[in-house]
Amino acid sequence: MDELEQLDRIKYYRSYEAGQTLIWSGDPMDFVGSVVTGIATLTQTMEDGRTQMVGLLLPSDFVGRPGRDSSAYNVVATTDIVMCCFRKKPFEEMMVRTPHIAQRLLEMTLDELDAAREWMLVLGRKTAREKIASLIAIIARRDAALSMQGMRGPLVFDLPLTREAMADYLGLTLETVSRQVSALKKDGVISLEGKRRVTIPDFNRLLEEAGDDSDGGMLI
Amino acid sequence: MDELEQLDRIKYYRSYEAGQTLIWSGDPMDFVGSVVTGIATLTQTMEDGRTQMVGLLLPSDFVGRPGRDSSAYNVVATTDIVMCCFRKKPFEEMMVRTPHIAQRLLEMTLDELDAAREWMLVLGRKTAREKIASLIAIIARRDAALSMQGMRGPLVFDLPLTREAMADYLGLTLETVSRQVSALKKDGVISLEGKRRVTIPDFNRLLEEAGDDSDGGMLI
DNA sequence: TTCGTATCTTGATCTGGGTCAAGGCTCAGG
DNA sequence: CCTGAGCCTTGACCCAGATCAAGATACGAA
Repeated sequence: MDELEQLDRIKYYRSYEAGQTLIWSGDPMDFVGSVVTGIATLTQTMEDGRTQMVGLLLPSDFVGRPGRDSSAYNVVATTDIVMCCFRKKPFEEMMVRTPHIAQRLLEMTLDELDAAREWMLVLGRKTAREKIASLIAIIARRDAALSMQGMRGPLVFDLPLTREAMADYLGLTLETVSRQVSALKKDGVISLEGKRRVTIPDFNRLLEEAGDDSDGGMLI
Repeated sequence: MDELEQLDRIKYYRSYEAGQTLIWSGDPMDFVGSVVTGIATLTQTMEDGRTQMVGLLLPSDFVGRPGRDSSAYNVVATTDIVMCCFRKKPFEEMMVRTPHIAQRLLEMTLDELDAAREWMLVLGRKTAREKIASLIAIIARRDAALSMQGMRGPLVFDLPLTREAMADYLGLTLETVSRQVSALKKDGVISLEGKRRVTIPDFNRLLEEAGDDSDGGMLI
């Protein structure tokens, strides 16, 4: 396809190490891009240091905003990460010429908006235990989608986030995260191998703990 | 412009009374549209009745999602409201033919996503007092933009939300909302005439109370 | 006018999660 | 082997905001 060729011509790759900040809030940003491998987070910070994660970037997720030239958030690599980037100017020009791209971006942005709104319910109304269960369910679902294993049988995967990052995602402290993870483990909702590797024996049980009606989630 | 003419041809108006639910979560939705006058809210509800507002629709805001045929949220009229609607099918066909529309929608969706992320910080990390101040600041700013009065001098406007709706927006109880509104009034950050009409003598003071750095907000 | 309903305020008390503090585990580097 | 730095867990205590309860205010209908 012609437009793919054109995109190919202006793309380039960048890699970053775990812990590195790719972009600071307010910084000028002359590229857009998408995650190839690894995980990054979008965070907002108040002057006194309180921080809230507002997005979790997994492979294939898009970063950047056409038509704005500074980032509104910090973008931080959680693991080593490879990004596929396009300089913003040529990308925007292409967007004008090839409507497909804008339509695809619209799709993706609407999905992100849905996810953000789902997250608002978690942040505003769920208990600490429900928040943890919700986060684990989301990661499990995305992981299952990526690794092509279905949702049957026990799910096994690694938590890509530290307790602190989970706390920032959920509007909790890291101590509360730790306590609630322990509690879910004690109650047999999850089991742990080391601190990061999680097994979910019964996904519906987890969804109940998350306060979700146990079928709303199957739309992957 | 030709495309505007075409849009004109497929549009129609609907009005609803305050309190009416326009759309139930999960309902089929065969139109998209935008608010002409009045105010509506998007809400999510858990089985046990906990509810979280995830969007506030003011005049000019868009409702509905091209490429999906059921709503993910309840849409409820807060005041009497008039909507301008397009049947989804012809609207989607037009979107394919006229790239402008997708680009414009992308713009708007990105703005909503930014607002949602801003709100995640409020929900996850702010205190009750900061939440109230944030909400009042947002409403004040949108109102000032609509009514064309600048941000100089005292701002006066009506709160379009009940205490309960404010609580649902902020992840609080209505009692806490009431107490914090009273506290902000006692401290001179706002003053009230009746229960709804608000005067803000010093907008920067309000932003301080909201925990925002006092200039980040001026980008209207 | 009285009544009823919806909305809001305020007080008293309780509690989930925050805060502070003290270790424990793991692994890289010396 | 030991040491130190990150990360995680657990305990003790505290407090912001939830919950429970009792009116107050406003207003339209009878």
